[in-house]
Amino acid sequence: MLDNLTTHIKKFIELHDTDVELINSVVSVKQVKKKAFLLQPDQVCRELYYVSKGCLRLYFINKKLNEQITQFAIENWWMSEYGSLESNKISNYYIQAVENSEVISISKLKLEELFEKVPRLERYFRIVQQRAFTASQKRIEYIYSMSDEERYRHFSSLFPDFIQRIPQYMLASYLGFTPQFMSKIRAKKV
Amino acid sequence: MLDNLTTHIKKFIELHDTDVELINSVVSVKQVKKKAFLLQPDQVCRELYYVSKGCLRLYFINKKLNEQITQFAIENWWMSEYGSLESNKISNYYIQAVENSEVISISKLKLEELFEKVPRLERYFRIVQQRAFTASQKRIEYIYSMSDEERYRHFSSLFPDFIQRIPQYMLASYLGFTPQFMSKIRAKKV
DNA sequence: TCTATTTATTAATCTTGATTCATTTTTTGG
DNA sequence: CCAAAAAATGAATCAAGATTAATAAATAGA
Repeated sequence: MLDNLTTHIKKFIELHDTDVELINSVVSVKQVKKKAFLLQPDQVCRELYYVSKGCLRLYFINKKLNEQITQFAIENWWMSEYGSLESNKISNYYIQAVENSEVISISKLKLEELFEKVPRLERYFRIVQQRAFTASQKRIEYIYSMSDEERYRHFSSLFPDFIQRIPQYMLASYLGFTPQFMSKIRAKKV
Repeated sequence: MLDNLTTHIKKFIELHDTDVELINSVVSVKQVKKKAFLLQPDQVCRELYYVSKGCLRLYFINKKLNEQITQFAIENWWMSEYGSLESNKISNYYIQAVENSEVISISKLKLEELFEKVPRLERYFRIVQQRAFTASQKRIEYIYSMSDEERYRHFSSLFPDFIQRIPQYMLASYLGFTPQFMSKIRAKKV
């Protein structure tokens, strides 16, 4: 649903009907099946994705050949691999649907054109980027101030609903430890 | 020097002389002595800081009563404690000068007013925020894909000049390990 | 220039969470 | 509804980096 995006934008800036039309004319809606990929290694990331329904994950394969998840995106969050998007260099990340999802995508190029036509959108994305940065910094704070076990309990208490939506091993990966260690702390809790 | 800031902004967007004057009328230049604070716990962070000369650090005191540095800012970087800035809640961070520094500061409120008068600035800050987010994500990638020792060697090879500017124990803190461990790996290298 | 304070080093011991490998439980697709 | 795959658990051993404590070196300020 295209509405989801413009409704979200309207929480931050005013949009005229003509703006809404302009936006809707350059984005596209994708139904993404669980486990389907929006980005794979050796591709250049050229799009940004807004999740209108479902859940995406961003991950890469580390030296030990394990998946390392660096981000999730659920409803009303943007996801992209900015390292590649900004540099036009090949990415070593995957973007994959964790659930059957509905995603609104826009190419970097179209977005640049859109900024020319609807300059107020710069403001929306400034705010979105600032929030993303703040969240990312908060995450670094947690990494450096809590043990893995504390971080697991903290995350669980902050997002009890979210942890029901994803397999445990994905949460373990996101939090930076092994599924075995996760089982150990969960067993302790009882 | 006010010039440093507007010169930097002009790398991303066009500024008319009137824009430059408007900007310069709402920012202020501060000479900050080494070890002086721009923010301390129990204050609300209400300003953003652009480093025109010198170096700032952002840190908090963790549960073990050690300083945990989460960011440095050198020439041409912005620093603020966005968690507090966005929410107007009390911060538990310090922003402190690591060297005698020159900082251009602008209050959040003045910046909001400035956005009304010079809307193209939204674009500048959107780009700055996006880069900051990208760097922050890259850092999370490194945290989760390298050992502490690897991260130290990687950081040293990327920023050989920077590590000369700061005490070792600050780099150890930023990288998330103890000064003792740092000494150990440095001793190994010989 | 001397003394304080700050910063860096070394070594022994300890802890958290990784690794390995086997087993069990749950989920999925045909 | 069943087989195969995916996900979760459990236990034994191991390793990276923390902790503690003492000392040494470098820096700054008076």
